[in-house]
Amino acid sequence: MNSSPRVRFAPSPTGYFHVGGARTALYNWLIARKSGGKFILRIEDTDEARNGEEWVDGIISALSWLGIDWDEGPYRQSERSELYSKAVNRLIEERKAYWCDCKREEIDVRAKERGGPPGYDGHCRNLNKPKSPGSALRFAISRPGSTTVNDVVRGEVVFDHANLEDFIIVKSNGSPLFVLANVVDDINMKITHILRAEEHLPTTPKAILLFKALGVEELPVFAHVPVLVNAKRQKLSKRRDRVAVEDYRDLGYLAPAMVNYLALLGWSPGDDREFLTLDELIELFDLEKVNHSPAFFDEQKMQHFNGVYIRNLSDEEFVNYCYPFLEKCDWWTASDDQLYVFRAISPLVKERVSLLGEVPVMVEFLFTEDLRLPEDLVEQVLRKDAKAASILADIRSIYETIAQFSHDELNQATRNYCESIDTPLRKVQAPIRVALTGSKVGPPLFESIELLGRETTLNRLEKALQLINSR
RNA sequence: GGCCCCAUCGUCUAGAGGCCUAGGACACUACCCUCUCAAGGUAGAGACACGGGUUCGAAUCCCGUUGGGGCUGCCA
Repeated sequence: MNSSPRVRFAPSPTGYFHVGGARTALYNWLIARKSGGKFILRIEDTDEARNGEEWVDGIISALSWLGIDWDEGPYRQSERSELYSKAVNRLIEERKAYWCDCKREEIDVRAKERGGPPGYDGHCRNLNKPKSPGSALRFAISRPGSTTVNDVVRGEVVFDHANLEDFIIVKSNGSPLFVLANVVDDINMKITHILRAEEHLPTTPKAILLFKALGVEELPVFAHVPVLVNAKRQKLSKRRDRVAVEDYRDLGYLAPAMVNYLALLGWSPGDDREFLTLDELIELFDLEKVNHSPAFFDEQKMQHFNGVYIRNLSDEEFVNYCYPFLEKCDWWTASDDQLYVFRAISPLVKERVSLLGEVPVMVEFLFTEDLRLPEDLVEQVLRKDAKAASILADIRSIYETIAQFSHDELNQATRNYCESIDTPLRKVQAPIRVALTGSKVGPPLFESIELLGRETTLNRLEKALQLINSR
């Protein structure tokens, strides 16, 4: 490997930034950081019709959120057209490219007539046609011949030129096609390692031919990493799969958890370790150890990773990460009182969520004025259980008179009560929990009751009793 | 169709000819712990796609088959 590699991530702003792109960016970034090289961000926006400025913002904010920073850029191909025309002029002068005004239909008809593979037949190659309004520039591929791609992860891949058509490098509207812009920029930016998704492998011989035609003697190192696939094992696409990085952020994933998980799709440190810090990733990542086969993007496993990362947060960090999610709730006022209560319950919540987005629903009962009990739970836990009414009534009078409204005392008093009626606590807690929190699951009960306070607790018990009797 | 890539539990993977009775993780099942739910602990089920070679010996090397994927655009 070159002593100071220059790598680039070159997304096109044509849709949400998805996790596959994030992983490619990450791998590039890891190589740069590992070797003291440079990571360059380049926006490939040569196709005006499909670009959107909002997608550029999305790419930038997603990369920033993930902690993938760049040393140069973002460059934009749309601002570098002089570079491309210079290269184009050179290719034309050296007769390595020619103008072609064949229409797609004509090409298809000719292909059909001659049988065999579809594609352009080189019709205009020796016709010396001048540039005209409808013409596009094609690259003249040497024939016969073959081009070998020397790929770090794939090995040597040979492409026979017989299977390569004279491809277009400049559209009839004058803008360059991505292969051309790509190669010109890679030369100009002195890119040493081209690491991209496997889907680009078939166009690599074209790129190599262009590198050579433009006078490059030492080609960059190529590495094509396997694509990420959906459950049907198709390449992840922003159109059919909902996999935008920002969606995961909004769901409550922690960036380091996502980065950690992404790094492991297609690569492993070679042992059983799975939880790796960024520094460890930088140290251990090795292109030679990248897998060859596509990896399924498994949200379930990523969520598990996220849970582990959340539990590893300090209580204070956890609270801070939760605020944006609380602020989306209409019951959240961020009053001193609410802040106090949330801080108090948060360590118990931290152990119970795997997404930050799960936090509000778990604590809502502590903050809403009038708690609504779901009808099915009222039926199932309160009415169907013959003992529920008496338990709630008894507990209400116990809690009314308890000296210290602390979780220890509540716990003790409740346990004493359980003993007196010869019923296990696990049975007794169910109706209390539903009456007080509106849910069968949640943070530990007595801590919750303490934070609810005596008044609210007694009121809710009373309300639940009325509900039972009101049938 | 043509070209190219790929192939270990359902999933992500370890595996560089003997360390493999194929290891770990997610998910799943059971049990333990337990005030619910999580977390944690223990156990369990679960894979080398198939067929030929090469070799004393193959998950590992070669060939073929099958299967999957990608590309085949005046998209990137």
